[in-house]
Amino acid sequence: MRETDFVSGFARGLTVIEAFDETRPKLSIAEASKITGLDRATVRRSLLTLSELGYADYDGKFFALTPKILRLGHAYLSATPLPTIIQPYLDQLSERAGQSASASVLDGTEIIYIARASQKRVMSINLTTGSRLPAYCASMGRVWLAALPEHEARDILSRSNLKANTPYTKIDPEDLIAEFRRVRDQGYALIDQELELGLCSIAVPLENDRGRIVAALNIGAPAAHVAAAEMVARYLPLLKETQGALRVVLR
Amino acid sequence: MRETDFVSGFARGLTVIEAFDETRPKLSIAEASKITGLDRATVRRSLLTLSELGYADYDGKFFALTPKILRLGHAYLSATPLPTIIQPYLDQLSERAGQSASASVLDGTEIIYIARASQKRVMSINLTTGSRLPAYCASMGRVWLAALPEHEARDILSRSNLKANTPYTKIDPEDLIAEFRRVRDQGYALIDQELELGLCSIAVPLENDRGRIVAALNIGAPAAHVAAAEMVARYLPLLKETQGALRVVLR
DNA sequence: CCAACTTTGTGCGATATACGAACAAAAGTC
DNA sequence: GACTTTTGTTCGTATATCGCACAAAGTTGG
Repeated sequence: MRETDFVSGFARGLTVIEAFDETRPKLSIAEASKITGLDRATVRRSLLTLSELGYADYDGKFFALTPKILRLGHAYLSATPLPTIIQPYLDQLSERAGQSASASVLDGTEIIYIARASQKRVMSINLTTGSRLPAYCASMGRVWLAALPEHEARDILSRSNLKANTPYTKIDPEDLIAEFRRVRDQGYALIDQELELGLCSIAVPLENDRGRIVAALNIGAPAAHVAAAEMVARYLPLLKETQGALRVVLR
Repeated sequence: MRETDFVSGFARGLTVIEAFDETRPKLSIAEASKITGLDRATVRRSLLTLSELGYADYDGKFFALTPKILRLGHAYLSATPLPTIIQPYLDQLSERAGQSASASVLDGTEIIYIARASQKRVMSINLTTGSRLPAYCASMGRVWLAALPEHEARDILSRSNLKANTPYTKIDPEDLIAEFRRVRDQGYALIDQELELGLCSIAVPLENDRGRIVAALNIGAPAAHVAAAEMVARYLPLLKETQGALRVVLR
């Protein structure tokens, strides 16, 4: 790609949008400038542009994103057949298991939820479409990492912020690589309270007819209700069934 | 705002992202150019920029958005306390009612779902966070429009594509304005199969302590299960209770 | 209440970008 | 296969944007 085929003003603007997160719902110009590393004047122009277009509010001091910004992500969700195809299968899976079921794809070091069918809430984390979790300690993340060539998985681990969310969290890269191998061999990933205390989950890959992974599918259950050891016997057959049904549908 | 405080390259790029939708998941440069009304050269630069940043894929012919684009919308969801605050109340509401419960905000002529707790799926429409529905024929939309000064509601109606989704859909602006008045008086909106055959829903406004509407809350139920006339008796008390509980929490 | 500091707004020269036209390459059409 | 239409790409130039430097406004601390 040539130099002039890149619109840096656009790229800068997108960076500015991503500067907003849970810890910083409102940003002043100077704050946004610090976070993005962009010049204050540049950030100011981007924020005023967002505000002018209705993607952000400005009270003269702070900028905050408006729900209109959801249009951008929604363009993906509605434009991509995958979530739409998967959703009914997920609903059925969730109902039969009596637990929450989700589907996700990998983006960098994180998985992104692209569809979800939830039962009674059991987690402290509020998961919806678009939610992100670190791949290394989530069952669906393990499935994705296991599907990659080892050097790519290592690369992602090296860029991940490996931290122990609970006493059970595996954070040693070698342990994780060994775990990926196990996941690849057995065809599923089991997480026992590594992300959050009291939560177990089991995931399988969703492949298209050429054998390429296109998403991961999981079921989560409270550890108090279903011991980790039971997860496989209870839910793996259901997951496998859904996996098979979807394999036929995905091209 | 001065002319130079607007980054048109950024604005153009956002327009290009919004050009993707359910009917057009993949776009060629010329198609995107037609949809957005921008010059082909300009669209090409925007798309190549998106691709370079990983927000889009390019196979040499078509561009398609990648899940990374969800980061942009997620910035809003995680940065805005509202969905997070509402979600647990919604879960409880949904469970007690045994039906799906949702919350939404108004964006132009449409409502956007910012949180949702679903029970068994009853609708053909697949609703998740970020989904949009026309305001005029949705219960939450009616609540929002009823909360606006009449001239604003009329303005939104005039910009809406008023079409009869079902034989029951109200599409006459004067009927709708009268309906808004009724909604304002009774404090709730009831929709009987105006959006989709077989679906009833009831909504109430969610106000902060200064009496300003910040979201709408609803319960949807299959008409076969709950007749429209029963909706009020069954669900209004629950909605009111949730409304009251949230009023205290929202500042 | 003022001085020091931080943050925000603005003018300007240098640089990057958009536009429209022109051309090349495909893709239809007959 | 020749013709027409559509699409992608390149180029020169007019214009918009960037980042810097400075001014203005707002905060903080004594």
